[in-house]
Amino acid sequence: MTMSTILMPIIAMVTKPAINAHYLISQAAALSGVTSANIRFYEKEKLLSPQGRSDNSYRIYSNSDIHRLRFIRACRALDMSLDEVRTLLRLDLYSKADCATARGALDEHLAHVRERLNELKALEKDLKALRGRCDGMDMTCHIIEALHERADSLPKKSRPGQAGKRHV
Amino acid sequence: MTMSTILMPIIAMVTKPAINAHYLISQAAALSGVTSANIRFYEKEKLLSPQGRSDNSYRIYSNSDIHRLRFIRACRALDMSLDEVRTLLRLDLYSKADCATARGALDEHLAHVRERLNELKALEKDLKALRGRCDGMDMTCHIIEALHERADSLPKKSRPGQAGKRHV
DNA sequence: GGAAACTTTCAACCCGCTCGAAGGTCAAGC
DNA sequence: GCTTGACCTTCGAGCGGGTTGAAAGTTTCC
Repeated sequence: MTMSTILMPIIAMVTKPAINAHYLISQAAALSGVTSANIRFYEKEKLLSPQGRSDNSYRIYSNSDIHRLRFIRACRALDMSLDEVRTLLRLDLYSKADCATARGALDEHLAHVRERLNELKALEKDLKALRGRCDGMDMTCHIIEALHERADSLPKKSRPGQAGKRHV
Repeated sequence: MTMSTILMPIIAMVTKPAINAHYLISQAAALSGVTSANIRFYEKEKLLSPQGRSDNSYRIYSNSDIHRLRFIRACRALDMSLDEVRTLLRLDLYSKADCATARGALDEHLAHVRERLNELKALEKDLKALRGRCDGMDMTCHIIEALHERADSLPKKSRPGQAGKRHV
């Protein structure tokens, strides 16, 4: 089973079945939903195999490049890192080993998401409680007050390197 | 001024708040739970008013500087941005207007957190479903398969500037 | 006088883009 | 032939919130 037999139905869906179509970067951008600047960035990050260039050194994209870009976008929409995407892009649909890799990657990613989800849930509860303390009717602002109190009773240290971990 | 006279107030601080204590940056770090490098970073970001310097141009921190650092840490632990923290640091506990500002800032932040929380919940559901599709027993990997299918049926465009919004 | 343990400054790196500047290329209209 | 405008190219900087490292100065102890 070759790559082209795998990809054919997919390509067929993306565009009219124009085989060997080639697009300029802005057309690739329109077809994939990834901006031109971002496509260049992905190329630099080696998520795309180096495409051809036309005589005037313009980048040229094929239908399978478009599919690849859309694949990346689908993974990014699932909040995966570019490294995770790089891994997934290398996987063969018919390999048992690659399937295990895919399951492993997904499990790990899901664990990250759940961890962050739990943090955010705790955060929401905390913020909600803090907000509920103050209605602006008293002499002092109970929010500002609570933050100062909190500063005084902070535990020795949060785990290293994660003051607030604003990033997932 | 010897090292031992510098170290003394640390012990005093633990038990009772010494007046006019002054600390070197590593001591301030130990007392606040913010690393030395990070304290310098906050200074550059103007979250700390410029402290004094000793003869050898070492930075010197007071007890109120320590409190300020801990205040910042408390806010960061609530996932607030440095801009939000900058705002909160300026607020007067006894001002009605400042209290309104604090409530507004908290409401806005809480809204951000909830928005991200909802995104992550949807994400978790999606990932869970994707993961559940494949147990590695079939000819093809249903995860890889599904990602390719997903690439083909992706909507025209996600809202601009947020491919995956890994950041809160 | 030498090592250890501080301090200083500045610079680069992380991630995933996004934007802008400066210049090349190409088709259409005058 | 010349201009206009819409593309394309490369390169470099900026975002947030730090972390890490190099190179050099200070202080203390042995």
